[in-house]
Amino acid sequence: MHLAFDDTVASSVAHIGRCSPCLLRDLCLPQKLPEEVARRLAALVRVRRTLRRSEVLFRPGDPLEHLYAVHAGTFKTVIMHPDGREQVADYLLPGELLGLSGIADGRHVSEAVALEDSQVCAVQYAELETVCGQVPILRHQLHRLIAGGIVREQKQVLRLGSTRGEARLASFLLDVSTRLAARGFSPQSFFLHLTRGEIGSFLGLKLETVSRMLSRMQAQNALRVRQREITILDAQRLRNMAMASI
Amino acid sequence: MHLAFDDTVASSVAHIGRCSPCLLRDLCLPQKLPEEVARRLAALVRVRRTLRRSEVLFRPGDPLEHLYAVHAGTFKTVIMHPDGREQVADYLLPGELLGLSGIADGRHVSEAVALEDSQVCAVQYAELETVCGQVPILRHQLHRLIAGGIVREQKQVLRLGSTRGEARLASFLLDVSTRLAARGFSPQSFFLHLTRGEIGSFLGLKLETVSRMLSRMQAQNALRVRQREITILDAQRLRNMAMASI
DNA sequence: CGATCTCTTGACACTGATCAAGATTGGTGG
DNA sequence: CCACCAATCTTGATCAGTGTCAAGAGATCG
Repeated sequence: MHLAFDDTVASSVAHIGRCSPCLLRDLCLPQKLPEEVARRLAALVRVRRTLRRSEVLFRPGDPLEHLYAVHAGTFKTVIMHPDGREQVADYLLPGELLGLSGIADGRHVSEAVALEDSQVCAVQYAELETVCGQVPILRHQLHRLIAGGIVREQKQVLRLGSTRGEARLASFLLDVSTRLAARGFSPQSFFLHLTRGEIGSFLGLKLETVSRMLSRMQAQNALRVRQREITILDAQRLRNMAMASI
Repeated sequence: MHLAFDDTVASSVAHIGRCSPCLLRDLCLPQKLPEEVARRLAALVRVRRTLRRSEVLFRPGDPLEHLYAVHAGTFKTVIMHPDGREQVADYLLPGELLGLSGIADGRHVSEAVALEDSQVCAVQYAELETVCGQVPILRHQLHRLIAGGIVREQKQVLRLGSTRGEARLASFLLDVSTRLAARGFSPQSFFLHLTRGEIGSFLGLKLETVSRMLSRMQAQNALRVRQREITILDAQRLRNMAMASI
């Protein structure tokens, strides 16, 4: 079963600007590598795939064939509890990686869904592992990338460990803002392509609570909320909310 | 700065029984490997270190020199919020791994503390990375180990995503029970070497709430609680509690 | 055998879930 | 282009679950 990929393979030069904030850049971008390795690497990456809103990139149980970097758009990942309930486990922005957890046993464990029309860069994992065997620097980078996934999850564990719901929501908004800034987008004003229910699932809250909290933050002039567009008006106030341990 | 390690290096044969449920076993135990690789590998692992209760194995900021497997005893890891609050991030049983998240940028991000007198097996990470470059199977195993850390954290994210505190606690108790069983210990009766406050920190609850919930579960004959010794009397009932989304 | 840390339990306050009713938005077909 | 339908969001009233504060009972360790 082969998925449809865009047949255009981006040229090395054309996308450096856009790729430079990407977490795959240390694997993708030209480095001083042996000629042959560089060619194999180039063949591995830069394969694009386009997805429509709500289209699924991979599902639990799918064999791990590729790792993905979000090139444009946004994704959520969803994990299922043993009893069947679903939970939003992550919210991915351009430049961030999808599929790392599937390395653990060769099969994806979550479902990845595009939240808007999006593009991903795909890397064949088995091949990547082989090439990395030959190039110590790449090997090291790959380990860093995978371990970065642990750190990312740990941040969410930390966030969810706050007993106060408002702290979790404020922390999440600030996190998205920071990550957008790191990718060259505006940290002030952005779209959260998640429904209130999905935000709640991600943060251990009910959708009504998320809605109320956003309304309240707006009433306090910490945010401006228009549908799914968030404008951060008072980041310091949000930081205080994120800290409040009561 | 060199830490004190036990000078005894376990013989290959003596510990296979004890090592076989360990997550490092695929790196440690004899496989059909080239003679020289096997020797280098043997030199890497099986270095033991003994820690007293409340002794610190590594702290945030420490350079990553070793990965560790808990050989005996238990550990907690603690992460600090940006504002200085501390949170218990993990609870480690024999056979489980410590330090993986430090691979991401070469420095540990959490603090690892022995909760009782304990022993760890240490593996020099830089050397391990080198050896793995030469042996595809080991390389693959290492990737699986690191990615396993993502899956482990994801489970905790899932647990913390339950809005109901009782569900989080029940799920945690069942998880510890299952992991103990996988390591050859009794899943029925075990010591939780965490204070009520640490359990609460780990699960996003206050210590009084943890105490009350344990008392209530005992009153319902789902558990027997004696100080820190937990006996699971009705696992099915706990599973129901873990599911109840309310 | 104090001194200290940890745990349990009670009373009360407050956060967030639940249930319910509308309002708003977005998409689709006439 | 408009009308309608479905999905999403907002807001209110109420209640259950947890946090907070406080007091005292156990445990543990020099």
